[in-house]
Amino acid sequence: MAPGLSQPDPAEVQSLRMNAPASSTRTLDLYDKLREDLLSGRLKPGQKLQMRFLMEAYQAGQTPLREALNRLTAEGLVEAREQRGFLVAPVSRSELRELTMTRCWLEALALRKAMEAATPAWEEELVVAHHRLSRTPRSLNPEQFEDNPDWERLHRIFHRTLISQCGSAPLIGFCDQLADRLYRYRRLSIRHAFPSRKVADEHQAIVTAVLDRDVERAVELLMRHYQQTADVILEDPSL
Amino acid sequence: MAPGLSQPDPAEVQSLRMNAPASSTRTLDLYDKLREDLLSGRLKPGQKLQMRFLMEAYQAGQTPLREALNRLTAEGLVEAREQRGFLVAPVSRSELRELTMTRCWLEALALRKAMEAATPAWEEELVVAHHRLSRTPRSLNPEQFEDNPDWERLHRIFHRTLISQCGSAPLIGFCDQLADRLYRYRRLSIRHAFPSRKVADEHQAIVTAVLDRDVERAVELLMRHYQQTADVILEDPSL
DNA sequence: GAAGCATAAAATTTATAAATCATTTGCAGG
DNA sequence: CCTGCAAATGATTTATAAATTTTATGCTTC
Repeated sequence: MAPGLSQPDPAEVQSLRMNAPASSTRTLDLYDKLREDLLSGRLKPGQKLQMRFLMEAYQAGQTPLREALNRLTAEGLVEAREQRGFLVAPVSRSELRELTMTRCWLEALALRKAMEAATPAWEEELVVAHHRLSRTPRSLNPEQFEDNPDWERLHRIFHRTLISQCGSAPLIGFCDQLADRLYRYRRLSIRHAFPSRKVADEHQAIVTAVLDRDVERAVELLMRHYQQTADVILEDPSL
Repeated sequence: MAPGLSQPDPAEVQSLRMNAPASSTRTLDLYDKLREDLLSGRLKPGQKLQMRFLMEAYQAGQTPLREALNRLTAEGLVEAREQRGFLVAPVSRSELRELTMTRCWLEALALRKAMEAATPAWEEELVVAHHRLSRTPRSLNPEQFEDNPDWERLHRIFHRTLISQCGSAPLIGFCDQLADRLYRYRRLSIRHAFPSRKVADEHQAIVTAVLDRDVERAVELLMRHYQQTADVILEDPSL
């Protein structure tokens, strides 16, 4: 048995997915499952991903597995070493800093472009996205943190809506990728990071700045939002 | 035999690679070959990539082929349709515009950051990269255009060096990806685009601006460089 | 007789399994 | 500490099976 991870029982792995996959291909199904386990930290950074183990754990052949792993490699969640198989992409403080910095740069750029191209329809979309997010609890349990998948989904949609008006699909894709990789860091130190601040207020302030057409303030708030998230995680001694 | 593409002879495909592959894995070798054929336009935009045909043409099994195709899909050179296989990513004027715009944004950003973090070592690296590029002919044949792989390689290195000092590996990676996708457009209309202008002078002007620490001018020149390249291609009626 | 639709047949992609080849890794012996 | 062997693991091929899309066919209806 692989050290550092108790062999996931197929049924248990299945239970991670909130909704039935119902994806037409095995690869996509596997991709979703692996991605979820990667982001949640169930598959630990640096852990070796042996084909034999994966085939057993996820009950799949190697063709769809390799396919899914390759896609995840392109996203930076998995690392492929020549002739030495795959491993879960390791994490480091320096990478966290670099990803955060890059995300700040790109999202600042994207938000500027979006606000230059602002339309009533986009503003309404943003208001709706924020409204939904604000009405969803961050944690399923008020006492102790318990990840709320709905909140995570709405949070992601909110930030994507913010830059969706920038006019560049590639840029949005790059931002998404950075968001994914940073999401893993959030999850890894979630216990430490919660509930350290009022993210809801920060979101509200950003929306207000956008609606006020105050580009500099909106950009400043958004960057501080990401920077603070990173700072909290960087404080975590377990990283 | 598949219509629209003469069966690439293995030896001929091999000849496309400037250096012997010598890659340890079949996948990487295939990846390089496919990439070269994709960028060169030998594999035509929109063309279907049937496994049977590819296995025959590249003399490989489906495992490494699927692996290579998946990586290329992540880079936007190949498109994967659920249950309908792969096809060469189609091209369009609108995508060309979008890629160019995004590249201008990201490289402008990266160049600013690089110049903020300028060091003598970086400036020297840039001078060397430019020197090498300037001493290499654009075309192997002065009469009629004949692609010079050395020039292409050095050109790529020059532009990468320009932003290499930006401090963000992810950002450099994004720029690389955009460069690849745009390179394909250049190749597709190379006959039309050559020799429409003095790119060497443009490179020289950029280097001068960088060494003068004139950020605004350097960024302006670089963006115009990319925009003009796109404009020339957009004039091509064959696109 | 032509258009539309359901069904059947063919082609293709996707997935599994088994076997082979190549490389890395751990370990023993020098 | 280095060398070389052996076992483990990854990479690749081949063959085959299952699932899905595409194409062809024939029937009904207007």
